[in-house]
Amino acid sequence: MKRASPENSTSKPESNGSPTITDIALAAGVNVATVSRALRGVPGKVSARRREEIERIAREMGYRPNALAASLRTRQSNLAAIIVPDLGNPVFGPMVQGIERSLRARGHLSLIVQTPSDPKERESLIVALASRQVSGLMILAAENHDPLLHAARRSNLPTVLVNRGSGDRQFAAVVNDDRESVRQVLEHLTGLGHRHIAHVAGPGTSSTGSARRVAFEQMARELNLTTSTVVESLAFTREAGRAATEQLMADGAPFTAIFAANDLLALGALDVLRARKLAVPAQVSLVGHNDMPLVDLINPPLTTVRIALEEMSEQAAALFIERIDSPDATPITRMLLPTLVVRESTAPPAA
DNA sequence: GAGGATAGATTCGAGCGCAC
DNA sequence: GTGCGCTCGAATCTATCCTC
Repeated sequence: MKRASPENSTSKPESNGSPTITDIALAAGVNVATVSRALRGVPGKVSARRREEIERIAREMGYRPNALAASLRTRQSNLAAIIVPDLGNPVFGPMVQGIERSLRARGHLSLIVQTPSDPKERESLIVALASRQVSGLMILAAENHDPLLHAARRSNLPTVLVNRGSGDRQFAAVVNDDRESVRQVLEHLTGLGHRHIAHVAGPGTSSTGSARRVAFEQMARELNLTTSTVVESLAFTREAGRAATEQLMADGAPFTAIFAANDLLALGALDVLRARKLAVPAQVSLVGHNDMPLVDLINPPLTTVRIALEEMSEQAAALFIERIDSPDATPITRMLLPTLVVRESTAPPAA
């Protein structure tokens, strides 16, 4: 059997200074395949003595495995792409942290990218991620009919939607039970005595925006809240919350409480109420959704619906691994129960 | 059982032949 | 000598097939 000779090690061109398994193979006088097996601990293929020798040489040479090169053969990068719609939105920080931590515990590193606003760029983003051999996609808060989803489907990459589903059940997803959110909010507000409740809805292009709106309208009917009103915002942002609340005021519908579809919309509503000298909660009660960081520190601290972020992150990571292991399995949606966090922005309506 | 040979994906740069 | 187009090797590690 032919052996590599250590004296040939000087003939190999220098790469970037880091030793490769070829360098170790030359130093140990064995084939690169033997080094690979020894360092990966493949059982029954390398003698214990040979393995120890190779490990010693690798240690002495300061060898670091090249994961990119390894992914060429295995077609597995163990790199998950987490696609976030808005890195500036405080609600996504803890979510990404949790997912990254859960994935790392399962042997995957994360690549975090922001969703481009241009639909064409969204498609090319997925193509670029696929060409970098990412092992799958975690898409946070995708929109209905989002080009990201079409591109993800075409890429055949294992994909998990987080916080919002696709509606058509073609993707695995972990979502909040929005109907339960609305039920808890309306139970709280009607319990305080409110009968005139306005809903600042999220954009209809998002599954959460439309789901919370539909649930609000249906439950308002069931509770006989005949004067309830809905105004739709254009985005889940503070600015959109301001605009929607101004619209609400302009419409002239009576209300003693506002339920905003997320906390940023609630902050926008609070801006408008303050500008119009309407006291919260003395004249208008205000409820948000998501319990994003710092809403407990605003004045007044915001009553809001807390989504089960930690569990959502953990379940999303687990689903992601399931999709990689069983790409042909039927995609499932896991729905998590929210909790209403009552703070100081809600009170009984003024007499 | 232990270990060698090789293909695989992709890009860059070196080397070569040719024309002008 | 310069520019262009083309070919080929090197770089990375591992799964698979093959040999001893």
